Amino acid sequence: MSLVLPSVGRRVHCEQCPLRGLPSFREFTAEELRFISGFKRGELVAESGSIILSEGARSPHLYTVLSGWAFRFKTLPDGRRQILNYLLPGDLLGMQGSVMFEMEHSVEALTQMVLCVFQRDKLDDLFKGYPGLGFDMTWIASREERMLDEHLLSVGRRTAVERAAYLLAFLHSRAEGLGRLEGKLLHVPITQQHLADTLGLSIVHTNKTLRKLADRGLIRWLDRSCEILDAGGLRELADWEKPAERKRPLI
Amino acid sequence: MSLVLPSVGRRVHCEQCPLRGLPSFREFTAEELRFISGFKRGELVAESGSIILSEGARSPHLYTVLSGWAFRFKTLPDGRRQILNYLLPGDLLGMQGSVMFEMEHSVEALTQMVLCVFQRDKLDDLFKGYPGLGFDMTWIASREERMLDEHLLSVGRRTAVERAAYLLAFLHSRAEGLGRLEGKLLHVPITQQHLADTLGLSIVHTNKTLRKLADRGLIRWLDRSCEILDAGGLRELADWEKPAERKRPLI
DNA sequence: CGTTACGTTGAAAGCTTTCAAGCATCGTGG
DNA sequence: CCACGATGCTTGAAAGCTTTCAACGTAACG
Repeated sequence: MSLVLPSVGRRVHCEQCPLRGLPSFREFTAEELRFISGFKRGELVAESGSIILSEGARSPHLYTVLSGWAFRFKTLPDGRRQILNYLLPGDLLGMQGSVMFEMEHSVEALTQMVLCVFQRDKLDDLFKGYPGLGFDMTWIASREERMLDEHLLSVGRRTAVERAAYLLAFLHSRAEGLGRLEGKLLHVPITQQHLADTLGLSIVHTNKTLRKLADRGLIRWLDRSCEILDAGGLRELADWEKPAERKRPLI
Repeated sequence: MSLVLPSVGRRVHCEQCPLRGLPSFREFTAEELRFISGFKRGELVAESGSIILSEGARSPHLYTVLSGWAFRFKTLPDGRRQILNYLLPGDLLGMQGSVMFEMEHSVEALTQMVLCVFQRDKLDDLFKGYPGLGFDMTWIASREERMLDEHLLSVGRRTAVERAAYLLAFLHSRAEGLGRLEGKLLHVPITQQHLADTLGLSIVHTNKTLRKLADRGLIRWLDRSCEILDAGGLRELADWEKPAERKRPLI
Protein backbone atom coordinates (compact mmCIF):
# COMPACT_ATOMS: atom_id res chain seq x y z
CA MET A 1 0.00 0.00 0.00
CA SER A 2 3.02 2.26 -0.25
CA LEU A 3 2.97 5.35 -2.38
CA VAL A 4 4.78 5.13 -5.62
CA LEU A 5 7.97 6.98 -6.43
CA PRO A 6 8.01 9.61 -9.14
CA SER A 7 8.65 8.45 -12.61
CA VAL A 8 11.80 7.06 -14.06
CA GLY A 9 13.20 7.30 -17.56
CA ARG A 10 11.49 6.28 -20.72
CA ARG A 11 11.98 3.16 -22.67
CA VAL A 12 9.01 2.89 -24.94
CA HIS A 13 8.56 5.38 -27.76
CA CYS A 14 5.00 6.03 -28.73
CA GLU A 15 5.74 5.48 -32.37
CA GLN A 16 6.67 1.89 -31.59
CA CYS A 17 4.41 1.32 -28.64
CA PRO A 18 3.77 -2.40 -28.29
CA LEU A 19 0.08 -1.77 -27.76
CA ARG A 20 -0.60 0.21 -30.91
CA GLY A 21 -0.26 -2.79 -33.13
CA LEU A 22 -3.13 -4.60 -31.44
CA PRO A 23 -6.29 -4.94 -33.46
CA SER A 24 -8.36 -3.29 -30.72
CA PHE A 25 -6.79 0.09 -31.24
CA ARG A 26 -7.43 2.51 -34.04
CA GLU A 27 -4.66 3.76 -36.30
CA PHE A 28 -3.23 7.13 -35.41
CA THR A 29 -1.81 9.57 -37.93
CA ALA A 30 1.89 10.31 -37.80
CA GLU A 31 1.03 13.79 -36.64
CA GLU A 32 -1.13 12.55 -33.80
CA LEU A 33 1.62 10.18 -32.77
CA ARG A 34 4.11 12.98 -32.75
CA PHE A 35 1.91 15.01 -30.45
CA ILE A 36 1.29 12.10 -28.10
CA SER A 37 4.97 11.42 -28.01
CA GLY A 38 5.62 15.00 -26.95
CA PHE A 39 2.80 14.78 -24.47
CA LYS A 40 4.49 11.87 -22.77
CA ARG A 41 6.77 12.77 -19.98
CA GLY A 42 8.15 9.44 -18.91
CA GLU A 43 7.29 6.11 -17.48
CA LEU A 44 6.35 4.96 -14.07
CA VAL A 45 6.89 1.51 -12.68
CA ALA A 46 4.50 0.59 -9.91
CA GLU A 47 4.75 -2.48 -7.73
CA SER A 48 1.81 -4.69 -7.02
CA GLY A 49 -0.20 -3.19 -4.19
CA SER A 50 1.03 0.36 -4.61
CA ILE A 51 -1.38 3.27 -4.78
CA ILE A 52 -1.08 5.11 -8.06
CA LEU A 53 -3.71 7.75 -7.49
CA SER A 54 -5.36 8.62 -4.27
CA GLU A 55 -8.82 9.92 -3.44
CA GLY A 56 -8.62 13.56 -2.43
CA ALA A 57 -5.27 14.10 -4.12
CA ARG A 58 -4.56 16.43 -6.97
CA SER A 59 -2.11 14.82 -9.33
CA PRO A 60 -0.56 16.83 -12.15
CA HIS A 61 -0.39 13.75 -14.32
CA LEU A 62 -2.41 11.53 -16.53
CA TYR A 63 -1.43 7.95 -17.09
CA THR A 64 -1.93 5.21 -19.60
CA VAL A 65 -1.37 1.62 -18.62
CA LEU A 66 1.38 0.07 -20.68
CA SER A 67 1.39 -3.25 -18.88
CA GLY A 68 -0.12 -4.79 -15.78
CA TRP A 69 -3.47 -4.71 -14.03
CA ALA A 70 -4.92 -2.19 -11.57
CA PHE A 71 -8.27 -1.26 -10.12
CA ARG A 72 -10.18 1.91 -9.29
CA PHE A 73 -12.03 2.08 -6.00
CA LYS A 74 -13.81 4.31 -3.54
CA THR A 75 -14.23 3.85 0.18
CA LEU A 76 -16.82 4.97 2.69
CA PRO A 77 -15.57 6.90 5.70
CA ASP A 78 -15.81 3.75 7.83
CA GLY A 79 -13.60 1.79 5.48
CA ARG A 80 -16.02 -0.22 3.38
CA ARG A 81 -14.51 -0.42 -0.07
CA GLN A 82 -16.11 -0.71 -3.49
CA ILE A 83 -14.05 -1.55 -6.53
CA LEU A 84 -15.44 0.40 -9.47
CA ASN A 85 -13.55 -0.99 -12.42
CA TYR A 86 -10.34 -2.63 -13.50
CA LEU A 87 -7.58 -1.04 -15.54
CA LEU A 88 -5.77 -2.99 -18.22
CA PRO A 89 -3.15 -2.07 -20.80
CA GLY A 90 -4.28 0.81 -22.96
CA ASP A 91 -6.54 2.33 -20.31
CA LEU A 92 -6.25 5.97 -19.38
CA LEU A 93 -6.32 7.07 -15.75
CA GLY A 94 -6.52 10.39 -14.06
CA MET A 95 -8.75 12.40 -16.39
CA GLN A 96 -11.06 12.92 -13.47
CA GLY A 97 -8.43 15.05 -11.82
CA SER A 98 -8.57 17.42 -14.78
CA VAL A 99 -12.23 17.86 -14.45
CA MET A 100 -13.00 17.68 -10.79
CA PHE A 101 -11.45 19.53 -8.00
CA GLU A 102 -9.53 16.52 -6.89
CA MET A 103 -9.53 12.78 -7.43
CA GLU A 104 -12.75 11.19 -6.31
CA HIS A 105 -11.40 7.67 -6.34
CA SER A 106 -8.13 5.83 -5.83
CA VAL A 107 -6.21 3.47 -8.06
CA GLU A 108 -4.14 0.54 -6.84
CA ALA A 109 -1.89 -1.78 -8.80
CA LEU A 110 -2.86 -5.44 -8.87
CA THR A 111 0.40 -6.55 -10.46
CA GLN A 112 3.60 -4.83 -11.28
CA MET A 113 2.80 -2.17 -13.83
CA VAL A 114 4.39 0.19 -16.27
CA LEU A 115 2.51 3.40 -16.95
CA CYS A 116 3.08 6.21 -19.43
CA VAL A 117 3.02 9.54 -17.67
CA PHE A 118 1.55 12.61 -19.38
CA GLN A 119 1.53 16.22 -18.32
CA ARG A 120 -1.93 17.40 -17.69
CA ASP A 121 -1.18 21.01 -18.61
CA LYS A 122 -0.73 20.10 -22.23
CA LEU A 123 -4.28 18.87 -22.40
CA ASP A 124 -5.45 22.23 -23.74
CA ASP A 125 -3.05 21.92 -26.65
CA LEU A 126 -4.46 18.52 -27.36
CA PHE A 127 -7.99 19.82 -27.67
CA LYS A 128 -6.83 22.86 -29.63
CA GLY A 129 -4.50 21.24 -32.07
CA TYR A 130 -5.94 17.77 -32.42
CA PRO A 131 -9.72 17.76 -32.39
CA GLY A 132 -9.66 14.09 -33.25
CA LEU A 133 -7.75 13.36 -30.06
CA GLY A 134 -10.13 15.63 -28.21
CA PHE A 135 -13.00 13.55 -29.42
CA ASP A 136 -11.07 10.47 -28.37
CA MET A 137 -10.95 11.79 -24.83
CA THR A 138 -14.72 12.02 -24.80
CA TRP A 139 -14.87 8.60 -26.39
CA ILE A 140 -12.73 7.14 -23.65
CA ALA A 141 -14.82 8.73 -20.94
CA SER A 142 -17.99 7.37 -22.53
CA ARG A 143 -16.54 3.92 -22.69
CA GLU A 144 -15.82 4.01 -18.99
CA GLU A 145 -19.34 5.20 -18.43
CA ARG A 146 -20.70 2.24 -20.36
CA MET A 147 -18.69 -0.19 -18.26
CA LEU A 148 -19.94 1.44 -15.08
CA ASP A 149 -23.51 1.19 -16.32
CA GLU A 150 -23.03 -2.53 -16.73
CA HIS A 151 -21.46 -2.96 -13.34
CA LEU A 152 -24.23 -1.03 -11.70
CA LEU A 153 -26.84 -3.16 -13.44
CA SER A 154 -25.01 -6.21 -12.25
CA VAL A 155 -24.52 -5.21 -8.64
CA GLY A 156 -28.03 -3.84 -8.43
CA ARG A 157 -29.96 -6.56 -10.15
CA ARG A 158 -28.07 -9.81 -10.58
CA THR A 159 -27.88 -12.61 -8.02
CA ALA A 160 -24.54 -13.41 -6.41
CA VAL A 161 -23.68 -16.22 -8.82
CA GLU A 162 -24.76 -14.24 -11.86
CA ARG A 163 -22.78 -11.28 -10.66
CA ALA A 164 -19.61 -13.25 -10.21
CA ALA A 165 -20.10 -14.90 -13.59
CA TYR A 166 -20.66 -11.56 -15.26
CA LEU A 167 -17.59 -10.00 -13.69
CA LEU A 168 -15.28 -12.80 -14.68
CA ALA A 169 -16.71 -12.94 -18.18
CA PHE A 170 -16.24 -9.19 -18.42
CA LEU A 171 -12.59 -9.41 -17.40
CA HIS A 172 -12.06 -12.26 -19.80
CA SER A 173 -13.55 -10.27 -22.61
CA ARG A 174 -11.32 -7.32 -21.89
CA ALA A 175 -8.18 -9.38 -21.73
CA GLU A 176 -9.19 -11.15 -24.91
CA GLY A 177 -9.40 -7.83 -26.74
CA LEU A 178 -5.81 -7.24 -25.77
CA GLY A 179 -4.58 -10.63 -26.87
CA ARG A 180 -3.81 -11.46 -23.28
CA LEU A 181 -5.31 -14.94 -23.20
CA GLU A 182 -3.16 -18.01 -22.82
CA GLY A 183 -4.94 -20.23 -25.26
CA LYS A 184 -8.55 -19.81 -24.25
CA LEU A 185 -7.62 -19.39 -20.62
CA LEU A 186 -7.02 -16.32 -18.57
CA HIS A 187 -5.31 -15.81 -15.25
CA VAL A 188 -6.87 -12.95 -13.36
CA PRO A 189 -4.46 -11.63 -10.75
CA ILE A 190 -6.88 -10.91 -7.92
CA THR A 191 -7.73 -12.16 -4.47
CA GLN A 192 -11.20 -13.14 -3.33
CA GLN A 193 -11.28 -9.97 -1.29
CA HIS A 194 -11.00 -7.96 -4.50
CA LEU A 195 -13.82 -9.89 -6.06
CA ALA A 196 -15.95 -9.43 -2.96
CA ASP A 197 -15.34 -5.69 -3.02
CA THR A 198 -16.30 -5.56 -6.67
CA LEU A 199 -19.42 -7.65 -6.35
CA GLY A 200 -20.76 -5.96 -3.26
CA LEU A 201 -20.65 -9.23 -1.31
CA SER A 202 -18.91 -10.36 1.86
CA ILE A 203 -15.75 -12.33 1.45
CA VAL A 204 -17.25 -15.47 2.94
CA HIS A 205 -20.16 -15.45 0.56
CA THR A 206 -17.88 -14.65 -2.33
CA ASN A 207 -15.87 -17.71 -1.48
CA LYS A 208 -18.97 -19.89 -1.50
CA THR A 209 -20.17 -18.32 -4.72
CA LEU A 210 -16.87 -18.94 -6.46
CA ARG A 211 -17.04 -22.53 -5.36
CA LYS A 212 -20.29 -22.90 -7.26
CA LEU A 213 -18.64 -21.58 -10.39
CA ALA A 214 -15.71 -23.89 -9.85
CA ASP A 215 -18.03 -26.87 -9.31
CA ARG A 216 -19.56 -26.18 -12.69
CA GLY A 217 -16.12 -26.22 -14.23
CA LEU A 218 -16.25 -22.58 -15.25
CA ILE A 219 -13.29 -21.38 -13.23
CA ARG A 220 -10.49 -22.65 -11.07
CA TRP A 221 -9.06 -20.88 -8.09
CA LEU A 222 -5.30 -20.85 -7.88
CA ASP A 223 -2.78 -19.28 -5.61
CA ARG A 224 -4.02 -15.75 -5.53
CA SER A 225 -5.60 -15.62 -8.88
CA CYS A 226 -8.57 -16.95 -10.75
CA GLU A 227 -8.26 -19.06 -13.85
CA ILE A 228 -11.13 -18.64 -16.25
CA LEU A 229 -11.81 -21.93 -17.97
CA ASP A 230 -15.06 -21.36 -19.77
CA ALA A 231 -15.86 -17.76 -20.56
CA GLY A 232 -18.79 -18.74 -22.73
CA GLY A 233 -20.32 -20.65 -19.85
CA LEU A 234 -19.90 -17.65 -17.59
CA ARG A 235 -21.56 -15.37 -20.11
CA GLU A 236 -24.44 -17.73 -20.47
CA LEU A 237 -24.88 -18.02 -16.73
CA ALA A 238 -24.94 -14.26 -16.37
CA ASP A 239 -27.04 -13.82 -19.52
CA TRP A 240 -24.50 -11.31 -20.72
CA GLU A 241 -23.23 -10.68 -24.20
CA LYS A 242 -19.83 -9.41 -25.09
CA PRO A 243 -20.22 -5.86 -26.30
CA ALA A 244 -19.31 -5.36 -29.94
CA GLU A 245 -16.40 -3.02 -29.37
CA ARG A 246 -15.21 -0.81 -32.14
CA LYS A 247 -11.56 0.05 -32.44
CA ARG A 248 -10.67 2.37 -29.66
CA PRO A 249 -8.19 5.19 -29.31
CA LEU A 250 -4.97 4.74 -27.37
CA ILE A 251 -3.66 7.89 -25.81
CA MET B 1 -44.36 4.06 -22.45
CA SER B 2 -45.17 5.36 -25.91
CA LEU B 3 -42.44 6.53 -28.22
CA VAL B 4 -42.12 10.22 -28.58
CA LEU B 5 -42.95 12.13 -31.72
CA PRO B 6 -40.26 13.95 -33.64
CA SER B 7 -39.45 17.41 -32.56
CA VAL B 8 -41.57 20.48 -32.85
CA GLY B 9 -40.59 24.09 -33.36
CA ARG B 10 -38.29 26.06 -31.20
CA ARG B 11 -39.18 28.55 -28.60
CA VAL B 12 -36.07 29.04 -26.56
CA HIS B 13 -33.05 30.71 -28.13
CA CYS B 14 -29.75 29.62 -26.70
CA GLU B 15 -28.66 33.19 -26.18
CA GLN B 16 -31.49 33.67 -23.74
CA CYS B 17 -31.75 30.15 -22.42
CA PRO B 18 -33.37 30.25 -18.98
CA LEU B 19 -30.77 27.83 -17.64
CA ARG B 20 -27.67 29.78 -18.59
CA GLY B 21 -28.26 32.39 -15.97
CA LEU B 22 -28.05 29.88 -13.14
CA PRO B 23 -24.98 30.08 -10.97
CA SER B 24 -24.14 26.42 -11.61
CA PHE B 25 -23.26 26.99 -15.23
CA ARG B 26 -20.16 28.58 -16.62
CA GLU B 27 -20.28 31.63 -18.84
CA PHE B 28 -20.05 30.95 -22.53
CA THR B 29 -18.51 33.33 -25.03
CA ALA B 30 -20.75 34.93 -27.62
CA GLU B 31 -19.02 32.86 -30.24
CA GLU B 32 -19.62 29.62 -28.40
CA LEU B 33 -23.24 30.56 -27.95
CA ARG B 34 -23.59 31.24 -31.64
CA PHE B 35 -22.24 27.83 -32.46
CA ILE B 36 -24.48 26.08 -29.96
CA SER B 37 -27.41 27.96 -31.33
CA GLY B 38 -26.65 26.71 -34.81
CA PHE B 39 -26.08 23.25 -33.43
CA LYS B 40 -29.60 23.20 -32.06
CA ARG B 41 -32.17 21.80 -34.35
CA GLY B 42 -35.35 22.25 -32.39
CA GLU B 43 -37.16 21.24 -29.28
CA LEU B 44 -38.87 18.10 -28.23
CA VAL B 45 -41.70 17.85 -25.77
CA ALA B 46 -41.94 14.48 -24.07
CA GLU B 47 -44.79 13.36 -21.87
CA SER B 48 -44.24 11.72 -18.55
CA GLY B 49 -43.58 8.03 -19.08
CA SER B 50 -42.43 8.33 -22.68
CA ILE B 51 -39.22 6.70 -23.85
CA ILE B 52 -36.80 9.28 -25.18
CA LEU B 53 -33.94 6.98 -26.09
CA SER B 54 -34.07 3.27 -26.35
CA GLU B 55 -31.43 0.59 -25.74
CA GLY B 56 -30.30 -0.84 -29.03
CA ALA B 57 -31.47 2.14 -31.03
CA ARG B 58 -29.31 4.47 -33.04
CA SER B 59 -30.59 8.00 -32.69
CA PRO B 60 -29.15 10.75 -34.86
CA HIS B 61 -29.67 13.27 -32.09
CA LEU B 62 -28.23 14.55 -28.91
CA TYR B 63 -30.42 16.20 -26.33
CA THR B 64 -30.13 18.60 -23.47
CA VAL B 65 -32.82 18.72 -20.85
CA LEU B 66 -34.43 22.13 -20.75
CA SER B 67 -37.04 21.26 -18.16
CA GLY B 68 -38.39 18.19 -16.41
CA TRP B 69 -36.92 15.01 -14.94
CA ALA B 70 -35.95 11.73 -16.59
CA PHE B 71 -33.92 8.65 -15.80
CA ARG B 72 -31.45 6.40 -17.57
CA PHE B 73 -31.80 2.66 -17.13
CA LYS B 74 -30.74 -0.75 -18.38
CA THR B 75 -32.62 -4.00 -18.19
CA LEU B 76 -31.56 -7.63 -18.09
CA PRO B 77 -33.03 -9.95 -20.72
CA ASP B 78 -35.54 -11.25 -18.18
CA GLY B 79 -36.83 -7.78 -17.38
CA ARG B 80 -35.04 -6.84 -14.19
CA ARG B 81 -34.41 -3.12 -14.41
CA GLN B 82 -31.66 -0.97 -12.94
CA ILE B 83 -31.94 2.78 -12.95
CA LEU B 84 -28.47 4.21 -13.52
CA ASN B 85 -28.94 7.90 -12.99
CA TYR B 86 -31.40 10.74 -13.16
CA LEU B 87 -31.46 13.54 -15.71
CA LEU B 88 -32.30 17.07 -14.70
CA PRO B 89 -32.30 20.40 -16.53
CA GLY B 90 -28.95 21.10 -18.12
CA ASP B 91 -28.02 17.44 -18.54
CA LEU B 92 -26.88 16.11 -21.87
CA LEU B 93 -28.18 12.79 -23.19
CA GLY B 94 -27.26 10.63 -26.09
CA MET B 95 -23.50 11.10 -26.35
CA GLN B 96 -23.15 7.39 -25.92
CA GLY B 97 -24.79 6.90 -29.30
CA SER B 98 -21.95 8.89 -30.87
CA VAL B 99 -19.36 6.68 -29.38
CA MET B 100 -20.83 3.23 -29.24
CA PHE B 101 -22.45 1.29 -31.96
CA GLU B 102 -25.86 1.89 -30.54
CA MET B 103 -27.45 3.06 -27.32
CA GLU B 104 -26.59 0.82 -24.42
CA HIS B 105 -29.26 2.19 -22.14
CA SER B 106 -32.72 3.72 -22.35
CA VAL B 107 -34.07 7.03 -21.11
CA GLU B 108 -37.59 7.58 -19.85
CA ALA B 109 -39.30 10.81 -18.85
CA LEU B 110 -40.42 11.10 -15.25
CA THR B 111 -42.38 14.27 -15.81
CA GLN B 112 -43.32 16.24 -18.85
CA MET B 113 -40.10 17.49 -20.39
CA VAL B 114 -38.76 19.90 -22.92
CA LEU B 115 -35.48 18.92 -24.56
CA CYS B 116 -33.20 20.76 -26.94
CA VAL B 117 -32.39 18.61 -29.94
CA PHE B 118 -28.95 18.73 -31.55
CA GLN B 119 -27.68 17.14 -34.72
CA ARG B 120 -25.03 14.65 -33.98
CA ASP B 121 -23.25 15.11 -37.30
CA LYS B 122 -22.15 18.60 -36.35
CA LEU B 123 -20.21 17.18 -33.44
CA ASP B 124 -17.05 17.11 -35.52
CA ASP B 125 -17.34 20.81 -36.16
CA LEU B 126 -17.69 21.36 -32.46
CA PHE B 127 -14.43 19.61 -31.68
CA LYS B 128 -12.70 21.27 -34.63
CA GLY B 129 -13.87 24.81 -34.20
CA TYR B 130 -14.40 25.04 -30.47
CA PRO B 131 -11.80 23.13 -28.48
CA GLY B 132 -13.24 24.58 -25.31
CA LEU B 133 -16.57 22.99 -26.06
CA GLY B 134 -14.77 19.79 -26.96
CA PHE B 135 -13.18 19.79 -23.56
CA ASP B 136 -16.60 20.45 -22.09
CA MET B 137 -17.87 17.26 -23.69
CA THR B 138 -15.17 15.31 -21.91
CA TRP B 139 -15.95 17.22 -18.76
CA ILE B 140 -19.59 16.26 -18.96
CA ALA B 141 -18.76 12.61 -19.53
CA SER B 142 -16.41 12.64 -16.55
CA ARG B 143 -19.06 14.16 -14.37
CA GLU B 144 -21.45 11.36 -15.25
CA GLU B 145 -18.69 8.91 -14.48
CA ARG B 146 -18.23 10.43 -11.07
CA MET B 147 -21.93 10.13 -10.31
CA LEU B 148 -21.90 6.50 -11.40
CA ASP B 149 -18.92 5.82 -9.18
CA GLU B 150 -20.88 7.12 -6.24
CA HIS B 151 -23.95 5.11 -7.09
CA LEU B 152 -21.93 1.98 -7.46
CA LEU B 153 -20.27 2.54 -4.11
CA SER B 154 -23.69 3.04 -2.61
CA VAL B 155 -25.40 0.03 -4.14
CA GLY B 156 -22.40 -2.15 -3.49
CA ARG B 157 -21.51 -1.15 0.02
CA ARG B 158 -24.21 0.79 1.83
CA THR B 159 -27.07 -0.75 3.79
CA ALA B 160 -30.62 -0.29 2.56
CA VAL B 161 -31.36 2.72 4.76
CA GLU B 162 -28.05 4.38 3.98
CA ARG B 163 -28.56 3.77 0.31
CA ALA B 164 -31.97 5.35 0.27
CA ALA B 165 -30.71 8.28 2.32
CA TYR B 166 -27.79 8.78 -0.02
CA LEU B 167 -29.95 8.69 -3.12
CA LEU B 168 -32.45 11.21 -1.84
CA ALA B 169 -29.69 13.48 -0.57
CA PHE B 170 -28.03 13.20 -3.96
CA LEU B 171 -31.19 14.20 -5.79
CA HIS B 172 -31.73 17.05 -3.38
CA SER B 173 -28.24 18.29 -3.96
CA ARG B 174 -28.69 18.23 -7.71
CA ALA B 175 -31.98 20.06 -7.61
CA GLU B 176 -30.50 22.58 -5.23
CA GLY B 177 -27.76 23.38 -7.71
CA LEU B 178 -30.44 24.25 -10.19
CA GLY B 179 -32.41 26.44 -7.85
CA ARG B 180 -35.23 23.94 -7.96
CA LEU B 181 -35.98 23.78 -4.25
CA GLU B 182 -39.19 25.12 -2.81
CA GLY B 183 -37.82 26.74 0.30
CA LYS B 184 -35.63 24.01 1.67
CA LEU B 185 -37.95 21.31 0.42
CA LEU B 186 -37.90 19.29 -2.73
CA HIS B 187 -40.56 17.25 -4.43
CA VAL B 188 -39.02 14.33 -6.27
CA PRO B 189 -41.41 13.06 -8.94
CA ILE B 190 -40.85 9.31 -8.62
CA THR B 191 -42.66 6.21 -7.50
CA GLN B 192 -41.34 3.72 -4.99
CA GLN B 193 -40.78 1.35 -7.87
CA HIS B 194 -38.30 3.81 -9.36
CA LEU B 195 -36.49 4.09 -6.07
CA ALA B 196 -36.40 0.32 -5.70
CA ASP B 197 -34.93 -0.04 -9.18
CA THR B 198 -32.30 2.54 -8.37
CA LEU B 199 -31.35 1.13 -5.00
CA GLY B 200 -31.18 -2.49 -6.10
CA LEU B 201 -33.89 -3.45 -3.61
CA SER B 202 -37.31 -5.04 -3.93
CA ILE B 203 -40.27 -2.74 -3.85
CA VAL B 204 -41.53 -4.16 -0.58
CA HIS B 205 -38.29 -3.60 1.18
CA THR B 206 -37.97 -0.18 -0.34
CA ASN B 207 -41.31 0.70 1.10
CA LYS B 208 -40.24 -0.42 4.56
CA THR B 209 -36.97 1.41 4.23
CA LEU B 210 -38.65 4.64 3.23
CA ARG B 211 -40.90 4.33 6.24
CA LYS B 212 -37.84 4.37 8.45
CA LEU B 213 -36.70 7.60 6.84
CA ALA B 214 -40.18 9.04 7.21
CA ASP B 215 -40.33 8.00 10.87
CA ARG B 216 -37.18 9.98 11.47
CA GLY B 217 -38.79 12.99 9.89
CA LEU B 218 -36.36 13.09 7.00
CA ILE B 219 -38.85 12.64 4.19
CA ARG B 220 -42.56 12.43 3.59
CA TRP B 221 -44.20 10.29 0.98
CA LEU B 222 -46.91 11.98 -1.03
CA ASP B 223 -49.06 10.97 -3.94
CA ARG B 224 -46.45 9.64 -6.28
CA SER B 225 -43.57 11.68 -5.18
CA CYS B 226 -41.22 12.04 -2.29
CA GLU B 227 -40.86 15.21 -0.31
CA ILE B 228 -37.42 15.73 1.12
CA LEU B 229 -37.69 17.48 4.44
CA ASP B 230 -34.20 17.27 5.86
CA ALA B 231 -31.45 16.85 3.34
CA GLY B 232 -28.77 17.41 5.95
CA GLY B 233 -30.17 14.57 8.03
CA LEU B 234 -30.14 12.30 5.02
CA ARG B 235 -26.53 13.16 4.23
CA GLU B 236 -25.53 12.49 7.79
CA LEU B 237 -27.31 9.16 7.82
CA ALA B 238 -25.58 8.11 4.62
CA ASP B 239 -22.29 9.64 5.71
CA TRP B 240 -22.17 11.44 2.41
CA GLU B 241 -20.91 14.90 1.62
CA LYS B 242 -22.18 17.10 -1.12
CA PRO B 243 -19.50 17.26 -3.78
CA ALA B 244 -17.99 20.69 -4.24
CA GLU B 245 -19.13 21.21 -7.80
CA ARG B 246 -17.41 23.72 -9.96
CA LYS B 247 -19.34 25.64 -12.56
CA ARG B 248 -20.25 23.29 -15.32
CA PRO B 249 -20.75 23.70 -19.03
CA LEU B 250 -24.20 23.74 -20.56
CA ILE B 251 -24.36 22.46 -24.10
C1' DC C 1 9.17 -20.40 14.47
C1' DG C 2 5.82 -16.84 15.18
C1' DT C 3 3.18 -13.76 12.26
C1' DT C 4 0.51 -12.38 8.48
C1' DA C 5 -2.30 -12.86 4.36
C1' DC C 6 -5.35 -15.77 1.97
C1' DG C 7 -8.66 -19.30 1.42
C1' DT C 8 -12.26 -22.56 3.57
C1' DT C 9 -16.14 -24.20 6.34
C1' DG C 10 -20.12 -24.63 9.47
C1' DA C 11 -23.59 -22.46 12.05
C1' DA C 12 -26.31 -18.72 13.83
C1' DA C 13 -28.07 -14.19 13.18
C1' DG C 14 -29.85 -10.77 10.34
C1' DC C 15 -31.39 -8.76 6.23
C1' DT C 16 -34.16 -8.99 1.96
C1' DT C 17 -37.26 -11.14 -1.08
C1' DT C 18 -41.33 -13.38 -2.12
C1' DC C 19 -46.07 -14.36 -1.33
C1' DA C 20 -50.55 -12.82 -0.09
C1' DA C 21 -53.87 -9.43 0.93
C1' DG C 22 -55.88 -5.18 1.37
C1' DC C 23 -56.72 -0.15 0.63
C1' DA C 24 -57.00 4.10 -2.13
C1' DT C 25 -57.12 6.72 -6.32
C1' DC C 26 -58.07 7.37 -11.04
C1' DG C 27 -59.84 6.84 -15.60
C1' DT C 28 -62.96 4.20 -18.58
C1' DG C 29 -66.96 2.06 -20.21
C1' DG C 30 -71.58 0.63 -19.31
C1' DC D 1 -73.26 7.69 -11.80
C1' DC D 2 -71.20 3.35 -10.65
C1' DA D 3 -68.56 -0.90 -11.45
C1' DC D 4 -64.15 -2.44 -12.84
C1' DG D 5 -59.39 -2.75 -13.88
C1' DA D 6 -54.95 -0.71 -13.42
C1' DT D 7 -51.50 1.55 -10.70
C1' DG D 8 -49.34 2.69 -6.51
C1' DC D 9 -48.72 2.14 -1.53
C1' DT D 10 -48.87 -0.86 2.83
C1' DT D 11 -48.35 -4.80 5.87
C1' DG D 12 -47.47 -9.37 7.91
C1' DA D 13 -45.35 -13.72 7.58
C1' DA D 14 -42.53 -17.31 5.62
C1' DA D 15 -38.74 -18.52 2.79
C1' DG D 16 -34.34 -17.61 1.13
C1' DC D 17 -30.13 -15.30 0.72
C1' DT D 18 -26.10 -13.02 2.86
C1' DT D 19 -23.44 -11.59 6.64
C1' DT D 20 -21.18 -12.30 10.78
C1' DC D 21 -18.77 -15.13 14.01
C1' DA D 22 -15.48 -18.63 14.93
C1' DA D 23 -12.05 -21.80 13.63
C1' DC D 24 -8.79 -23.99 10.99
C1' DG D 25 -5.26 -24.93 7.20
C1' DT D 26 -1.56 -23.36 4.23
C1' DA D 27 2.08 -20.79 2.32
C1' DA D 28 5.19 -16.93 2.49
C1' DC D 29 8.22 -14.02 5.20
C1' DG D 30 11.28 -12.15 8.50
